[in-house]
Amino acid sequence: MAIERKSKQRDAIINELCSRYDHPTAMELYLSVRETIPNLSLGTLYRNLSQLEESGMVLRIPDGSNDRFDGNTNPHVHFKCTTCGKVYDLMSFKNDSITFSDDIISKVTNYSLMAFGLCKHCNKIN
Amino acid sequence: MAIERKSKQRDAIINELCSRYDHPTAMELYLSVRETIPNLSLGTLYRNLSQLEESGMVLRIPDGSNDRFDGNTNPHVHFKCTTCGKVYDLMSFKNDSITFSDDIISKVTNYSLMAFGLCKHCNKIN
DNA sequence: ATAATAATAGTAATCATTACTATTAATGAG
DNA sequence: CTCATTAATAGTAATGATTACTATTATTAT
Repeated sequence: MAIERKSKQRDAIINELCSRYDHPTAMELYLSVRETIPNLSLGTLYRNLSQLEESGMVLRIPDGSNDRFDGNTNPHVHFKCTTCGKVYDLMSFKNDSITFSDDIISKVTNYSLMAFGLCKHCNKIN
Repeated sequence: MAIERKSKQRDAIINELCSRYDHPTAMELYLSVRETIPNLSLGTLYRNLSQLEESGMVLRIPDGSNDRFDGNTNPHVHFKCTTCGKVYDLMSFKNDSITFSDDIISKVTNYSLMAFGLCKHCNKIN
């Protein structure tokens, strides 16, 4: 169902998500928002994340069965360190405009580009 | 653990995966391979898929909690129709060489580029 | 105010994936 | 060719993220 009424729970969720840049998982976000709304329900969080994604206010970053969420909906690229698991924004990605063309495509609404590898921090450790 | 011995189960899995181009999920692959090895265990399938991915013989296509697998390990791009759920290969993607550069990156080992939208088949239906 | 119903909290159910364990089978040494 | 070692498997149980369900609460239009 689409968003029809406002709620303080949703406000707190979008607020928290837009004030951080670490692409939290649903559970990480849940624990944060619980600090302002202690009895926030996990179901409420998931429902709102899906609705916010559908209405284009939030970006879902596919990540196995542990999707991450991003309040920055401008198209940008992510980099995941396969050692520490952190997901970074790639601001300096070279191909700014990605265009798709294929016989099978009728319309492209979105895309997800994720690079995998080793971050400099983990490289120093190992 | 890395692959050390051969097994007919693994042979059947890689064989089936390389002979089809529809990016099956683990369950779809399981049902297919069961036709040749009726008592194949689901755990065996998952373990082998992970090992084959690790050794670079199989590509994992992130797709929520329902990852898909691809026997074609050449870097290529996927298109998922959000209506029917099918995942297609995009052979005619324009940016053949994607390069990443960022201060945080030590090494990029792989990337996943998935476009989302509506396929022509679903466009005709709706 | 109040009626309608969207949104929520709390809990139960679902489902893909992983963990565990006894058994089987691949491989190398004698 | 035996046999010892142990990787790999089958079958089952456990895990963990997500979704479904239901009674209650709260938003919004009249």
